[in-house]
Formats: sequence, C-alpha cells, structure tokens
Amino acid sequence: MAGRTGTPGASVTSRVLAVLGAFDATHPALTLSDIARRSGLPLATTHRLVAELVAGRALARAADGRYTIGVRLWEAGLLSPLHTRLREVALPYLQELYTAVRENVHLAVRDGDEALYVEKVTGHRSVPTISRAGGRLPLHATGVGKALLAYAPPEVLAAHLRRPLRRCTAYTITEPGRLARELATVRERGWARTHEEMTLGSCSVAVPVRDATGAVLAAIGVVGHSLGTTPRQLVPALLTAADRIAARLADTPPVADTA
Amino acid sequence: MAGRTGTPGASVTSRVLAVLGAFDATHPALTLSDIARRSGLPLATTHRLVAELVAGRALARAADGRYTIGVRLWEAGLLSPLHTRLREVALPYLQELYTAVRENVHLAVRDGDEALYVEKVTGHRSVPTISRAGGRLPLHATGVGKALLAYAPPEVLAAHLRRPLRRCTAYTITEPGRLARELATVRERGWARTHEEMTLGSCSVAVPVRDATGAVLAAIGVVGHSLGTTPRQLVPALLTAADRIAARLADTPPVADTA
DNA sequence: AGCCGGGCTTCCACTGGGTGGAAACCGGCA
DNA sequence: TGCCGGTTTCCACCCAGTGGAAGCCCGGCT
Repeated sequence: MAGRTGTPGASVTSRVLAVLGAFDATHPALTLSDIARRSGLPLATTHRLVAELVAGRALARAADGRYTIGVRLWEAGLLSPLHTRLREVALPYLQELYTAVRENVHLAVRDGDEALYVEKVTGHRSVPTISRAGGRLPLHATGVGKALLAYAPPEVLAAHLRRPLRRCTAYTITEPGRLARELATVRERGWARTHEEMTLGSCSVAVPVRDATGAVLAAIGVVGHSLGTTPRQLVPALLTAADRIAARLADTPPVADTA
Repeated sequence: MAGRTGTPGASVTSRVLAVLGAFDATHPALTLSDIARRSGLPLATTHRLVAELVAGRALARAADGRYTIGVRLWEAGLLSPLHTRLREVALPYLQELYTAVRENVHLAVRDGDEALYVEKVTGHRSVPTISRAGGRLPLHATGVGKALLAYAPPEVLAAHLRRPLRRCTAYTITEPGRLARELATVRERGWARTHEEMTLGSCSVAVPVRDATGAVLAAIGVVGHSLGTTPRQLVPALLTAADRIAARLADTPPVADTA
C-alpha cells in the first residue's frame, strides 16, 4: 500500500488475508474492533478493508452488527480440491463405513503439524466428538493424526518430535521417544489407534490413504466409545475402504474441469 | 491502488476478489493466464496477486502448474453461517428425510435471482442431479427455487418476472404470467413442484423454511425420477421437516460463538 | 535442429490509491 | 446527564502497487 504505513512491507493482499485469518472455529462472528485486534491492523484500515469485503460479499454483516464469512468465500471454499476431489471421492466409502460400524468416521489430511479434518460422517447413535469438518486437532493425540504422522516425510516427523507434545488427557502420549516407537508400530502393522488420548471415554482406529504413487495423502479413522467394539475388529473394514478410496483417487484426474 | 492504473477506481481488495471470482464450479483449476483473462486484470498484476495469495495459502498450485482454491479459503468458507448455522441445524432432518424417501434431498437459499444450494443429501439409489452444495440453479425451473421465489419480497419477484426466463427443457415455464400464477398457487397450498422443468426425467417437490418471525429464509425439496412416488405424497414429510428445522433455527442463536 | 507460439516470470519508472491518527458519532448503561 | 466502547468519517502524506515490455521456458510442429 502507500501512505504512512506503520508496518512497511505488509501488502494490501496480506492485510486482507489477515482480516480473513481473524475468523476461526471459536470466533465465527466478530465485531470490527475484534477483527482489528486479532489481525493486528489499525482500526481505520480494518474498517476500510472490511467494508470492501462486505461489498464484494466475501464477508457479511449479521443483524447484531458483527461480521461473518460471506457467501462468496463459502462458495469459493467448496471449489478447493480438498472438497471437490478428496472429499467427493471418499464420501460414499465413508458413509458405507458409517452404516457398517455406526461410529464417527473421519477423513483427515496433514496440514503442517496438525490433522485437518476434511469430512466427518456421524449420526445420533455415535459418541459426540470435538472434531468437525474444517477443524484441526493435534497429530499425536488422534487416530488419523498418528496414521498421518507415521507416514510423514522424516524431516516433518523429526521436527514434530522436537516440539513439545501438548497433553490433552491423562493418557496423551507426551514423551517423544514413546511416540516415535508407537509410530514405528503403526508403520509395521499398517494402522494406528488411540485410547482416550484426545478425549476421555473415546478411542479410535485409523489407516492411511495412499495416492497412485503410494504416498500417504490422507487418513481415515473411526472414533467410538471406549467400551464399544474391540477397535482391532474395525481394521479390516477401514483397510478395505482406504484401498477403494485410493483406487478411485488413482483414476480421478487431479482436477476434473470442463475446459 | 497506485501507479499507472488502467482502470482507476479499482482497489487492490476488489482485484483480489476478482481473482477469487475467476474460479467457479466449471473452472476449479486455472492457469495464471486464465485467471488474468477471467478477472480482467493485466497478467503482471495477476501474477503478483496470485503469488501473494499462494504464499498466504488462500490459493494453491497444483502439480500441473494450475492454481486452485487453497486450504485457508476452504477453512474460512466452512465458518460461514450458511454452513455453521443453517446447514448444521438442518442436516439431521435432511438425512431423516432422505432415509424416508430415498431420493435426493436439497436445502437451498435465494441469493439474488438464483437458488443457491446449501446442502444435498443423496446416495447410490437416487437419480443423479446436476445440483451440488455450493451450486446455483435458476429459481423458476427448480422446486426449491419456486418455493423461494413464491415467498420472496414483491420487488424481487417483480424484477425476476421482468427478466427473461431461461428455458432449460421443453417443459420449463418461460412465460412470466404463467409463472406468476403458479407462484400464487404455491403460496396458497404451501408447497411447490416441478415436472421435468430443469432436467428431463426429474420432478420435484419443495416447501419453504421460515425463521422465528415467519420470514422464508430457505427451502427444502426432494428431487426424484418422474416415474417414482407421486410427488404429492412427499409433501407431509417435507412440511414436518421444514417445521422442525424452523423450530430448531428459532432457538439457535444467529451465531454461536465462544467469546 | 530450428522455429514458433503460448504461458510464465522479472524488471522498473511512474503516480494515485492506501494509510492511520484523530475527531466526531452513536447507543447502551449507571 | 456523563461515561465508555465501538463505529464511522476525514484528510494530508507518500510509498506500495502498477502494467507494458522484454526475456525465459517448454512443448509441438516442420
């Protein structure tokens, strides 16, 4: 931008992204001042940017005056390959899995050092979980997270083990050595599990989903009540689903477009 | 912005939105030149903006060099009240409806002069339809569209009848007078229907969903094969679902946040 | 091999759109 | 009535944004 910039080097584009970044799962509706605070921008600047974004319907203003993500961004987001390709291909198999086990079924990818949940299939009869599509959870405390971390590039894994492992429950693995050993086991047997490591009362099983070249690009998992079916019994169904998803992904072009 | 602008008056923010607007359902992956053409921006400008958006992960670059919507925008989109409120509240009832009728179930809102599909519940056993979550279809040729248009503000309705009604099939209603009469019928009996007006071989039934004040803010509908159950028989189930969604919406705060 | 065309990337002189502190405004509350 | 937090408007300053042009890369055709 130009003018009396307080932080030279910050482009208008980066400021627009900072405004969008002010919104997250726990803050889906913000006042103008909130946005300014959370994005670190001066109030006047925020005001102008937000007004333009509202005009372009990227943001919307709720009845109470607070701002939310607008229709345009919602539409744009649904065009992401995460949604149109990975989710679209996997969904039928996830639903099939759900009707077979009647427990929460998850599809997640690794994004940086977190598990990013792409889809969640659930119903009244399942244990409520804190995961949701678009949500993020730690890699070391979730089933899909362990499956993703176990097959992550060595440098990513090493970097993750160097960072402190946040404790979520009394059962969370916070010792790097123990996590490394567990991930080795995951690679050996081909599936991961958790016992109340993220949420007390819930345990999970997960397997990796590979692309045509064999690289792990996602994971699918089942989360249920600790006292339910022996987790191990769910593995075959998961492996079958993962295989089918991988096969369908292999013969689905990266981006199916009409052009 | 500044410099030798070709189109004075266009702000950087509006250009960023133009870049995002270049993506749509039929163009989910674009080359740099495509984006420049479709957004009407000079190539060099597009190049710079896109690079910044990729750095901020609002866009992503596919293996073939084309650009797609990035993870950040996908995450942001899921925070829209359309998703977190309307869809979240309605989904269980839509699924219930689906298991009862085993035909495509839709949830849509009116956005300008189009029906914007917020959610679609389907399965193998349903007729394939061209609708999809995040997609747009004409108001006058779809079940949910007619339900939305019938209860739209008079000025919106009048404006819509003044515009030419695009013909989609031989059965599409393209005569304003006939559409107006049909919408009057919809208001009288409380539900809308279509007979192969959007797609040959498909017909639909839809009802409005009201908010606490009685204003119509969405519509739900069922689309099935022309030869299936008599559409009329589906009306009671739809009305029940719409009522329940309305009730749940009424006691769900506009934006549930943790703040 | 050599040519060609389309797409991508980089460069840089010019300038008007962006900036943000400050002041006014608004509405709820004590 | 006065206070307070959030919102909106104003405007003098000036540097970030602009985009034509030139060069690069790659793949297809001759």
